[in-house]
Amino acid sequence: MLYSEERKKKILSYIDQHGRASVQELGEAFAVSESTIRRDLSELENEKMLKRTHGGAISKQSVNFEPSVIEKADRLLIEKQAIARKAASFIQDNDTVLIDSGTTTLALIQEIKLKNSLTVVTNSVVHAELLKESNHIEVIVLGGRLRHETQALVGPLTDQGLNLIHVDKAFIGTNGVDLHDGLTTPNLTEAATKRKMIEQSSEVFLLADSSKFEKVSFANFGEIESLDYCITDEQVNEQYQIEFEQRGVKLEIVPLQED
Amino acid sequence: MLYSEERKKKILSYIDQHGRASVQELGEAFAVSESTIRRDLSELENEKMLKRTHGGAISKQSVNFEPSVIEKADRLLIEKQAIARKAASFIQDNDTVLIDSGTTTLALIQEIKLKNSLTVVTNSVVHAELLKESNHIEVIVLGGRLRHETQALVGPLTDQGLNLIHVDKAFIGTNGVDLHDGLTTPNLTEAATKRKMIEQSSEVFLLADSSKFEKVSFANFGEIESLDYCITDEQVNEQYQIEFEQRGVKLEIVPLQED
DNA sequence: TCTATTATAATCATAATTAATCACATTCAG
DNA sequence: CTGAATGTGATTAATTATGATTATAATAGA
Repeated sequence: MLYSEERKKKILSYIDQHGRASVQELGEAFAVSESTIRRDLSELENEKMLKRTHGGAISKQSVNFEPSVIEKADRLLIEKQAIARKAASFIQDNDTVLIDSGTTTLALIQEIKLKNSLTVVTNSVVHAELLKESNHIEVIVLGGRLRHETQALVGPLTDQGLNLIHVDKAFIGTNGVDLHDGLTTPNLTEAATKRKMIEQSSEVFLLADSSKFEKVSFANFGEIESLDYCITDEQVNEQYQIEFEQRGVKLEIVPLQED
Repeated sequence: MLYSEERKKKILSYIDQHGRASVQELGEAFAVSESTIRRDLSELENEKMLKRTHGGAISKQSVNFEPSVIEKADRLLIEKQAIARKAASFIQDNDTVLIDSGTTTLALIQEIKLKNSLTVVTNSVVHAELLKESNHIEVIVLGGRLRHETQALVGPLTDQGLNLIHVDKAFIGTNGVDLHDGLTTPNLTEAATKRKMIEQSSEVFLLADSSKFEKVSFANFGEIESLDYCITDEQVNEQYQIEFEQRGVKLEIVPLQED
């Protein structure tokens, strides 16, 4: 006798394999009543694992296929995509770009997939995972210790990897941007990695939505002046706009997403 | 008489091995009341080690609705899990282990999640991704170029990362094992990485189901003698069993999974 | 279109399983 | 030694999974 979870799993794989199945057919196959099968199917439909039809169900294969990593990311993308798209517009064919870990830069990864030939260096396993099927993109993962909190790779191994490379453009995320305290993030080791990233790039782009401004976190990883570009949204304080230009940082402002 | 923690571990391995178990069955097996088993199971479920059902529990591996990475892996796990479980039994608390990329070693990752404190070094973003929520495990990702075909990290950056470390145990996968041609894999760069891994470990374990035997692939990454252990299934040729022992390699044979 | 057929959701009954509770035994710290 | 904390088993009320039933809804064929 199967537990309901086991049965549901088997129903799902049956439907994925055959493309479809009828309630009757499933009831016989698993020796349970049609009521039970109907309940199973509606639960599986709620979990978005298949599509219910009259008399049975069909596989969702064609729609369903992306991993949940991407799904989770997608929600954030809605907010951060405008900034990411702007950032992507600076990337040219055959560029070598360094992409920091974090949710804002994750949005950038989605944009980057659309590019042609490109070398992408990253210290995030999530970012790398998302690029794994983009055969036209050369992906270099910096080694390091996996920080479970942020899923970033950090530490001496990362820094040592960075020593070996130099990129055209680095896209860095941050927790705080402040005129006096510069660029800050909560973790000291991660800060050291970001600092090193800035060193190893010809041009440095900071991706920071307006909520990050006038925030100061624990560990500093650079001054405003170390940036070449800062990409943010239109709610950024006007004072920052003036000050950034004075300090030689190009401030790129994107309109907010309505949605 | 078992301590509850011991019992919980045994319940877990029983369920992982059989795929499922009923409360009654477990109560009888461990000579405790069903109440106790229910408490154990709900604790294990809280720790996300298994999935509770009415009447019992089922292994997470057979139920996992996680990202498609894992789903794809799961099908292979059924075949390779026995080998992986055997391999995992060699790992002790506080060991530093190196885990190669590949599907056989991916099965090992699932087993490793059950361990307590451990440092895991890997050159696979998929492996790292699967461990990202295991806070009790220190995960070190070797850097390198992402090979889209195998999702392994390879190349000079990987080798250089390996130079910095030395581990207690390395678990290596392979495409071919042959008495004359040694250990082989289709890609030259990946072979170089495997070779380096073998160098940097005190003990080397090869994970290879019997289908890999008497196969020769393109690039050699070591001789039989460079191994300490080879873990395989019972269909392995008897000649190999004799020869391996003569060459100082301990051959560990696990029974084939039924089902 | 209309009707006959089939599938469904909603409801109920029931049997099994469970969570919640209490009582008892053991362990551990003070 | 005492008392608190923990682990366990027994008891019982609540919950869950299931199948059966039936009124309603959807589909297919004329």
